[in-house]
Amino acid sequence: MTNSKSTIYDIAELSGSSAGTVSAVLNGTWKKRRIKADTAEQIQKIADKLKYNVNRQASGLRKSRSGLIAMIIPIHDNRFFSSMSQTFERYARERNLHPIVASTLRDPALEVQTVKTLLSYQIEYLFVTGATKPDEVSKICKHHGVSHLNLDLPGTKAPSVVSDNFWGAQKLTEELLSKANIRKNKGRDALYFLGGVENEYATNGRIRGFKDTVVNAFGSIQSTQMDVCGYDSELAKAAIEKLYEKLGGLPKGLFINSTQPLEGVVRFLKTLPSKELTQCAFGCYDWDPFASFLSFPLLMVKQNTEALMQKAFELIDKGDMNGNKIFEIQPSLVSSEDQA
Amino acid sequence: MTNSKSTIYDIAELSGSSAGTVSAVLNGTWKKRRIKADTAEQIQKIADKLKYNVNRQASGLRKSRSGLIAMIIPIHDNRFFSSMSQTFERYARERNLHPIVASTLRDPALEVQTVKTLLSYQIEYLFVTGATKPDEVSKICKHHGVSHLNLDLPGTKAPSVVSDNFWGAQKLTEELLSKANIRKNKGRDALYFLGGVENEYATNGRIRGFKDTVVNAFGSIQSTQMDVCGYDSELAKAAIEKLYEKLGGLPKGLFINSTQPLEGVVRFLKTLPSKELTQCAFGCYDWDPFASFLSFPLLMVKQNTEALMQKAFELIDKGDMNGNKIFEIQPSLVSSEDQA
DNA sequence: GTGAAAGCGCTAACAC
DNA sequence: GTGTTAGCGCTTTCAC
Repeated sequence: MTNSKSTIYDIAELSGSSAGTVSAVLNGTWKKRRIKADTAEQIQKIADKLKYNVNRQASGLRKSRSGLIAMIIPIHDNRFFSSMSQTFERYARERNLHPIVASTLRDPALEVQTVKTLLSYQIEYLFVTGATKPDEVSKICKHHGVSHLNLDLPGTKAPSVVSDNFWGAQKLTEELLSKANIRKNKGRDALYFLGGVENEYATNGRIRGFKDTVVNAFGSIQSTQMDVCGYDSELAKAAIEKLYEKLGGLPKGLFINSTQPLEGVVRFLKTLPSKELTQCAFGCYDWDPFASFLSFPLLMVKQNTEALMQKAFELIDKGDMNGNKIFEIQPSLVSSEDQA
Repeated sequence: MTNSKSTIYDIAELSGSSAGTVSAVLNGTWKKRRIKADTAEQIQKIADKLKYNVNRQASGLRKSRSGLIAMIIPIHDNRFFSSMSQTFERYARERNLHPIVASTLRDPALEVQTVKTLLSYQIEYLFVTGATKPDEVSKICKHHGVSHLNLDLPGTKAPSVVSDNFWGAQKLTEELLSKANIRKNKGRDALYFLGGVENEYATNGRIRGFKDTVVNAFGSIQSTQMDVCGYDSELAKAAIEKLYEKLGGLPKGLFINSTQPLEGVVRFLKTLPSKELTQCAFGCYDWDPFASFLSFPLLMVKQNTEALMQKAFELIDKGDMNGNKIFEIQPSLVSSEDQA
C-alpha cells in the first residue's frame, strides 16, 4: 500500500504495450493517435489499479509547459486580497490552469525573489497584485517570455486592471452630500475627507473624485476640507479629534479613506454621546463586514473583486497581454443599513 | 531583451566549460567538486549577464525532489485560514521550501482532486487544514510516499495539530462566570451556551469545556443552558430572541460559539436599549478584529496560528510524520477592551 | 579540477 | 493502430 509510485513504463509492461501508447491513453491524445478503444480501456484500468498519477515535472519539461498560473499578493491576511485569491483560483481552474498564490509582504526584494522562483517552476502566467515595483516584475517576466498583468496597482510595462477610484469616490461623495444634506459647504455644514497618502495611486484618484464632486456641487472647495493624514489609525484618530475641536462638533459629513483610518475614527466616536453621531453622515472608501455592526450607519465602497478578476482573465483569454493599458473597474456602494 | 531564456549549455559554451561544471557552480555544489574559484566566478558572471534562472522542472525531475510544500485550506477568504496561509509561507521559506496554498471549498471531491494535482507536481510535504475527509487525503499521500499532517481538524491516519477547544472553552467559561458574577446558576443568573453543531469536533470540545467548568463551580448544569443551534447567524438570532423572551431579559452571561452566531446575536442586541447590554457578560469562541468595535465589551478566544504552525513544522523538522497523535495547542483569551 | 555520459518520466515525430 | 526513438534541462557518477 505504501509508496508505490508507478510510471508509464510499469503500465506499459503490465499491459504489454509501449510507453508511447500508455502516455497517449493517459493524457487523452489517444483518439488522435487512433488507438483502439480496447487497448485504451485496458491501459486505463491498469493505471487506475496502480493509482497512477502523472509526473508533471517530467511532462512539463518535455512539453515546456507547466500548467501553472501564479499570482503574487502583498499579504494573505486581508479581506481584499484573500477574496482576490479565492476568485483567482476559481477562474484559473475553469481554464484548467493550476493556481499558485504567493504573498510578498510589500517587500520589493521578496517580490523579485518570489517572482524568480515562480518563473523557475515555469509558470505560464503571472498576476501581479498590489506590487511595490510592478515594472521591475515586468522586466523579469518579459525576459522569460511570461505573460503577466498588474492588478489593483498599475504599472507601465504590462496591462493593468485596477479599481476606478475616481468613480467610486464621486459616487460616495454624491451620496454623502445628499444624505448629509449639505447646504453651505462651510464649517460644520460641509463634507470632510480624512486619511490616505499624498501621491499614492489610490488616494490620488479618490481625492480627485471627492474634489470634483464637491466643486461641481458648490463651485469650490476649501483646503481645510482635506486631511490626507496617512493610513494609520492613530493618526486618523488625532485628525478627527482636531477637526471636532475646530468645528465645535462633528461635521455633517465625513469621507474616510480606507478601513484603517476608520478604526481610528471609531475609537474617537466611542468617546462621544451617541446622539452626536446621528448628526453626521459617515462614508468609508473600502469595505469590511465588521462595519455593518457599528453603532451608526455607514456607507462603504466595496471593490469588485469578481469584475477585476474577470477582466484580467479576459485579457488572458484574448492573448491580449502586451500593451500597457489601464482598465478601470467600477466598485460598488454598500450601506451598513442594507445588511442589518 | 525579450524571451532569452538560457540554459546551462549556453553558459557552458560561452565559458568554455562543460554543462556539468556550470551546473555545479550554479547550484552551489562546486566546492564539493573542487572547482577552481576562478572558473566558478567566471561562470557566475556569465550566468548573471544572461539572467539565467534554473528550470526547476528539469532539476526537480533529475533529483526527484521539487522543493515544494503545499497546504490545502477550505477557503482563503477567512481570517483564520488566511492567517494560517501567511504563517505557513513564512515557516516554509525559513526552510528553503516553496509554499503553495490551495483552497478546496469544503468540497470532498475538489479536496481529493486538488491533492492529486499537488502530488503530480511532486510536492514534498502536505498540510491538510480543515479538511472534510482527512483520512482520504492521507491514503492518497501515503500511496505517493508524501509526508503530511492534519491541521485544525484531526484525522486518524496522520499526525494532527489542532486547537485545544476544551481548554479554551474552560478558560472562557471561567472568565465569564467571574465577570458575570453568577451566583445561583438558575434563570437569568446563569451562563448560557449558544451556537455550533452537535457531534462536530470543535463544538464537542467546547461543549465539554463549558459543561465541565459550570459543573465544577455549581455541581450541575441544566440542559436549558445549552442551545447548539448551528453556525448560521439567523438561527443564532432566533435562539437569543427566544432565550430573552423566556428569561424576561438577557442572562448574566452568554458563551457564543463562533463569530457567525455572534453576528446574529449582535443583530438582536441592536434592538435592545443599550443599558440592558451592560447587564450581560459576552464571550465568543473565535476572534475577529471587528468585535473590538462593538458597543459592548466582549471576551474572545483567539486561535494561536503561530503555535499551530510551529508545532506542525516541528514535526516536519523531526521527520516525525508517521504516527497519528493529536497535538492540542492552547488558544488565548482576548478582551475587546484591551484593544480599544 | 573538469569533461563525458547516462538518465529522471514523459511526449511527439516518425516509423511500419 | 502501435512501437521506437530522441530529447526537454538538469544532476551526478565515473573517468582521467
